[in-house]
Amino acid sequence: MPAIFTERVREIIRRIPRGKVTTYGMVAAGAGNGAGARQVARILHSSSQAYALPWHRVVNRKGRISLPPGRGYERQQELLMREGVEFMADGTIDFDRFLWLPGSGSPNFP
DNA sequence: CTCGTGACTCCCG
DNA sequence: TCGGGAGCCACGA
Repeated sequence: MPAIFTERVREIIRRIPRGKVTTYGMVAAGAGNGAGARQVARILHSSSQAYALPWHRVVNRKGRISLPPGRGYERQQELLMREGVEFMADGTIDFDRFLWLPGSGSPNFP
């Protein structure tokens, strides 16, 4: 049995709509720990497989993929692009269009 | 109980 | 823009 924080994190990750992304910090804040961004990352790579979480919809606060090339970066980018997320030339995601905040049941779309 | 580990974030310089 | 340093905290051994 995981802790409450872990379950909250999983719950939030599961709520991320298709074609949207959020940040580790936002997930952590939504789970009750504004400073628990690192735990989110840990929980993710620790139980994304077991719980089939959309881990690829979580990026760092700059809108960039944190995974280093060859360690999942390309796989995550592929999955996101497949959902319609657009990357800019430098590999960042436009938060004005693709950021989703935990708690907002309806994502705002153009 | 302590310790090591992170797919992070903030603060300078 | 980029990098180093410090802070952060859940979880497993």
